[in-house]
Amino acid sequence: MVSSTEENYLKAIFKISEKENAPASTNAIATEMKTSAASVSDMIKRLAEKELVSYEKWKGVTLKEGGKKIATGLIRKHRLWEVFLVDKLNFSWDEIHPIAEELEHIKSDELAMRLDEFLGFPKFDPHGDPIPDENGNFTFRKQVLLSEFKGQKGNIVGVDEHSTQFLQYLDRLELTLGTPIEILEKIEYDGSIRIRIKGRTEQIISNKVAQNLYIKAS
Amino acid sequence: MVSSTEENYLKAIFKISEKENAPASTNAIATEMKTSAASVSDMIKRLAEKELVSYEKWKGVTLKEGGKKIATGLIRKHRLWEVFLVDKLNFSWDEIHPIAEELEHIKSDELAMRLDEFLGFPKFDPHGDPIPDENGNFTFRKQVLLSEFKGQKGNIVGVDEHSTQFLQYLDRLELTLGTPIEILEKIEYDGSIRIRIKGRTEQIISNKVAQNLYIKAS
DNA sequence: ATATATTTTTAGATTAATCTAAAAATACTA
DNA sequence: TAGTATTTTTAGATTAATCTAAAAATATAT
Ligand SMILES: [Mn+2]
Ligand SMILES: [Mn+2]
Ligand SMILES: [Mn+2]
Ligand SMILES: [Mn+2]
Repeated sequence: MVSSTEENYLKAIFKISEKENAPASTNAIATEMKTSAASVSDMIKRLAEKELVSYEKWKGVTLKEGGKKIATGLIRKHRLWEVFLVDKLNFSWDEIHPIAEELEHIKSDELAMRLDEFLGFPKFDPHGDPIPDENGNFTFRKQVLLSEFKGQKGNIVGVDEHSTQFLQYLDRLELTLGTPIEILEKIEYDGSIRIRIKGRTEQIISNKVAQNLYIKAS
Repeated sequence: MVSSTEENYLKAIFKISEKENAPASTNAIATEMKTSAASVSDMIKRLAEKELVSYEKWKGVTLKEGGKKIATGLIRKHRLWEVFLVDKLNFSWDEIHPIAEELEHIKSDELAMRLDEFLGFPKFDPHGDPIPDENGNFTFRKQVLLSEFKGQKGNIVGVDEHSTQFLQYLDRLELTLGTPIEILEKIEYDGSIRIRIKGRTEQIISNKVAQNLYIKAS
């Protein structure tokens, strides 16, 4: 039996070691889980007992097969539920995360499968994040941050930050998923970028925004 | 903050005091929750502290306003999710209960509202149980157990037992919700009943089955 | 009404998950 | 390389939810 808390730790470890490409440190996990390093140390031991992670004192944590399965399963369910909330219940992309955070822990595998089918086997969630298949394999896509984009034209395909504030600001700028944009000018002074949105509106985008928007060349 | 465990106790208390039309006894709650009377005694005190129930030692428990709100909210969410699972994900009525048992604890009120709308504001769940509105009001319906039915013709509108075994047996007999039946003979010997199903098949139904099937005269 | 049975509560432990404070190990820096 | 800073672990407590065993209250039955 794996508790919801344990599941959340496994997901955090997955997220950190994907990003760092290295074992997850106690402190990184503590930050991600918004808890104390002491609690993390405790929990890691429990997960190691259950053979879900590899762990040597002072050397960080890596997911084992079983732990990875659980982590990617959670991500899969989280993202499928997010698609459900947006596509079927008309929630907006800035409201869904906390609800999906709860829904991802519903146990039934059958449920995930049928939900996937009901939604038409989506490959990406409402934030543009890939939805892993039942084996934990993610679809990759050629995408770069707007701040690093070298081309002329592209479409918004994802966001790197998921905060309500950021997503609502994007809504206001009409920079939602799929939106076609054209680079007009990269401003040296502060790294902001002048773009044309949907072939119409011209807009200056701050560097901070550009660093959180994924573009795919078109 | 009310935990899922506390929510389940409140639901159990609601169920028992509805059926008995009296305060719920410690033992009845323990049976319903599949736990010890000692644990129930503990929990009741905690719920009383939180003003969710009225409780005097040795005298049983009654829900207060707040506790009732939570209990009916849970029942509402449970039954809405059951409708979702059957109508949208094509689960059968004998598989959905344990999944709904988890889904009912997802917090968002907005979610329940939008789910209700998405499902077309259903008034009954896949077992024929009424779905309360946001204020906890149930729709009542003239229905009797088949074993007590005096009329000639009627339709199956609900079940009193929800076990997988019973529901699958009903599927086999084609006695699903909405099915029209006609009483042909009440057998004195063992209380079983000979009926015609959908104007076609003739079948003998045991007294035990008849005691768990709700009929509405047609 | 008194003895017996049943129900309910209390006492005392246990387990998961958390915390703060302090100790131990490792990393960084002059 | 020594000294300081940072990270990680351990120690010791706390809280929710559970358990078994035993005590206390209530109900039932002769
Ligand atoms: Mn999310
Ligand atoms: Mn997402
Ligand atoms: Mn149910
Ligand atoms: Mn039901």
